[in-house]
Amino acid sequence: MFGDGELPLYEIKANLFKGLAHPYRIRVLEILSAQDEASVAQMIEITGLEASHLSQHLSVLRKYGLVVSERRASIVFYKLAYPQVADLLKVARQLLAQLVNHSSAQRAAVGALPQLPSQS
Amino acid sequence: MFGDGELPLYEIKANLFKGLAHPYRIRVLEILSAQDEASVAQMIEITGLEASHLSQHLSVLRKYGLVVSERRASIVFYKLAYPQVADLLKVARQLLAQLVNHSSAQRAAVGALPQLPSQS
DNA sequence: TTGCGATATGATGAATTTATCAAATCGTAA
DNA sequence: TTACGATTTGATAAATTCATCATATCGCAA
Repeated sequence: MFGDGELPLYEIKANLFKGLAHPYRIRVLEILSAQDEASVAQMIEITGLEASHLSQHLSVLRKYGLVVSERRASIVFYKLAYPQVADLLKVARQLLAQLVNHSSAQRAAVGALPQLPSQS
Repeated sequence: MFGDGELPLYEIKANLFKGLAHPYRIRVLEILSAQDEASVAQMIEITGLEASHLSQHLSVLRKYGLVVSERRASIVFYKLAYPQVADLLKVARQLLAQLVNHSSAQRAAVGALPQLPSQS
């Protein structure tokens, strides 16, 4: 999948995360986590992306080994290449919850601070 | 942490993965997963990076909320911002194992194919 | 073969990231 | 205050990614 397989493991791992480092690609992977497979048309409808835009993102996901595709007649179906991709998304959700929670707590704390004197 | 908190959640999630999308940054986070905290000097020694190079990467990790830093005198210590970061790395390792395993199996299968006639 | 729906690929400019070096800043001892 | 070790920040060029549009390709029915 990466030609002669000479790519360092850290590079391959970084590539996995690169695949995940775009909002639409996360959405695609989440759709594929929620159902066994999805056609490109389905994903276009769900994400609202234009066909060629989605296809470019799907190409990245294929390139980094996160999804696999299968053409049946004129319809192409995608699925997660490994179930661990869904696990990754799951943990990311938990991390995001922590982060957003913490961020909200920080903003509340700032809001409770005394007002600074104006500079004008 | 993201100013007025107006960034869409998918953007924030993508940012998390962006933080992870570089080999040296993965290494740093793995070091911080393996021990409670590490000083910059320690990480310089382990990674072999130059100080300013490492600092730029640490800045990205801080920016995306993956690590927190604390200065004690002239030494700065870093730790994971949340334990879920370590979980993420753990699942990524499992995914990588699958991927590498599959990749090896694919290469073995190709190796077993009959040799194509030469084109010269 | 032609035409068409579905999808992928190519191309390109803008935006962002990466790599690297120079300079600034921080904390502290003298 | 000066000097120094430790670390961060600024700057910049090269590389890569992102966004978008045009074009090509695939599979199949007629």
